[in-house]
Amino acid sequence: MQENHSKTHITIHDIARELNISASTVSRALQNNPRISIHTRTTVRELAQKYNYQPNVLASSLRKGQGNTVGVIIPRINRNFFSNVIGGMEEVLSDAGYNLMICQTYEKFNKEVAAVQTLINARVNAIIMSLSMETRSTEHIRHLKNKNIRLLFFDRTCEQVPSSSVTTDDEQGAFLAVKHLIDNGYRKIVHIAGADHINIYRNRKNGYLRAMRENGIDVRKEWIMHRGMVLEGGKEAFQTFSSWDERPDAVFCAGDYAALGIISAARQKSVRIPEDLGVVGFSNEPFTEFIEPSLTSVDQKGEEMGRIVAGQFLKQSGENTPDEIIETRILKPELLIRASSVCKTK
Amino acid sequence: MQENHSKTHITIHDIARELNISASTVSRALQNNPRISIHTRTTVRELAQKYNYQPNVLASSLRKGQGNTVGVIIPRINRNFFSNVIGGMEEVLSDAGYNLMICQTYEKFNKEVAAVQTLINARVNAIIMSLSMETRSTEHIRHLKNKNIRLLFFDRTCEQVPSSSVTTDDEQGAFLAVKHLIDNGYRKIVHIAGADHINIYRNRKNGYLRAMRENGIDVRKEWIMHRGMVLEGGKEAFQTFSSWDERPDAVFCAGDYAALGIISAARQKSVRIPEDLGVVGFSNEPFTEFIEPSLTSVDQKGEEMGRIVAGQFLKQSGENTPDEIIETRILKPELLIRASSVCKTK
DNA sequence: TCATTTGGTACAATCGATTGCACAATCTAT
DNA sequence: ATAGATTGTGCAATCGATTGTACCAAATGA
Repeated sequence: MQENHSKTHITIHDIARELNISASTVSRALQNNPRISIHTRTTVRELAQKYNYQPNVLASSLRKGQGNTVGVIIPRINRNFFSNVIGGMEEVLSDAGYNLMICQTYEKFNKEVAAVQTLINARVNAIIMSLSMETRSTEHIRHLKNKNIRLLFFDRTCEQVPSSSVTTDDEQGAFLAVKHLIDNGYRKIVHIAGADHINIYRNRKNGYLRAMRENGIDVRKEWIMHRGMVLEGGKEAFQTFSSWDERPDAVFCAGDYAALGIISAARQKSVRIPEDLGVVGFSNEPFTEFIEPSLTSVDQKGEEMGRIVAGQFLKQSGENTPDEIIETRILKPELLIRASSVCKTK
Repeated sequence: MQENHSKTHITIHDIARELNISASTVSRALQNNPRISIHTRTTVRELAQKYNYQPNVLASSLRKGQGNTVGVIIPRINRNFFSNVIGGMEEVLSDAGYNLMICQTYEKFNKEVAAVQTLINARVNAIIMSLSMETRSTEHIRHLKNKNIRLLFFDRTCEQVPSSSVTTDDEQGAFLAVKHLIDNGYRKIVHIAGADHINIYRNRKNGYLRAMRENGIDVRKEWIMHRGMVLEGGKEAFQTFSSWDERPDAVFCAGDYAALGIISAARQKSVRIPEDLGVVGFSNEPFTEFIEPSLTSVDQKGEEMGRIVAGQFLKQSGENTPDEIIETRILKPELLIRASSVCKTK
């Protein structure tokens, strides 16, 4: 009998052969199955240790019909908010023995469909996702439950498919932001809004509207400016409202990059911030506290969101009840007041 | 015969049964094997399409002994540089049909060991990693090759284990940065340096020294200030050199956050940048272009690094040669000149 | 016409771990 | 002493896809 030292991986059969027992006994011994004698169990474990045996998760997952992998689908990983969320999820899930498989959609619907498919093929236990901007149909995620794959959302959720989710109270965040502007004496407040079919942007707009309504300020139609949440979106909006007869005195942006565009365009035109124009953003991107003037923004607590949604999944998979528990968490956002919105002379 | 619509996944056996052929024929038909008649091939494909058949990658990987997953080990995902690298890798690898499995070490050695083990168990095709700060031993990655798992490094590499890698030429980046300061009339240039046992910081210091030497500037001992690469490190350094009899006229920081600290402290003391003090950072963090004044910095091209290291892996796995090709790429960093270091009156 | 090639398909083993069931050996109770 | 329970282990099927080989049938060649 010749030992094969070139073997790439040790299997339970190798251990079984060496101990003259069957592979099934080895398998049970490693699982600490009480039906195996203590003596056999320890012998097996010792040998496994000695050879640094590592179970083949592919085989085990195939047999059990379930792996130990959670799929994550996000628009882009190199965006501060999303990488924070992933950091939070990883923290919780890796302790629980799960691996993360990450797919990016780049905000494209077809990439999202492909990602879902990929994760189904990989037989993940769950998919945790934040919808792409383009996503309107939900056909691609409808049938996950039949396939025994849990589905959870964070941030950009989907009302049509009932699932656990964690979101920020965007409406409240926007409300706080706008109320803060009003409290600081601003009245003619424009809103740079995101696409209406995305819940977060819709909610932010609603928060804006409520704050204005509750303070008796009429919102003119043109004050709601739908733009891309990018630098150019802000710049373009600034150009537009600069030409109005009655110019706004503040801007609430549904995203920090748009706010940055406003600030940048305002500087070029020598419009002072916050004296001539108050600005508030949303998301608390890392740059917001460092730019000049520092930008007031709404923090979304990405890491916490990741930890919570991961916890929701663990709770579900812990239960043996086939009918899953749906838990919807809405996190309270925090308004971080900085220089761009506080004007002593107002 | 009753159809089972509650089946979670369609298999080749389901298709075989329905067409009264064997599973192996289905398998070959789906692989477009020429030994299967055209007619059978199309029939199978059509049915597969109809049922939206998706192969079980677990089963296929198990059989083939190799999956389609690449493991990535990084210190932290929510750091701009690393998430950029991952973005770049994902871009290349997902097109090539690979999934990414990401593990974080949080700069801890034992977390790194565990991550390697996890990825071995998952039978990844390769591990692409950037070492944790704590890592000094290489026992945990030595035996990957025996296990038929490729190993590649980026940024923080490991000389002891020969493997393909991509790094930035930190020495050169620092040299360019300091040369740029000198060219702009600065002479008394202080260097805020990082920990000496980390190669990237050591290299940056060497670049600084070479630029100074080549331009005939004597570097005083106290000009090299070892500080943490954080905001406070910069602030503290500023306080320190402010009290010197002969104050420096510029600072080259091995990290952007330290540079930010310098700028922030300088503003408080009404020291003008770049007139009174030139500042250059390193890493091109997202905030650098938005702060006031915008910060000159050295870009490390994270995305490109990710794309290249992913490409190196693809090249290796494309070859059938068992002895792998080792390719070491050193990327030329790019100095992004902004307001903090260019002074017209100098 | 018989032998041989070629085309098309099926069988069965395999990857590694898991698990229902069978079975032998030992022990307990009557 | 025999029926029944208990303990410890092995056999073999299973998860789903892949692949070497065997096989039958039709086609070709001599």
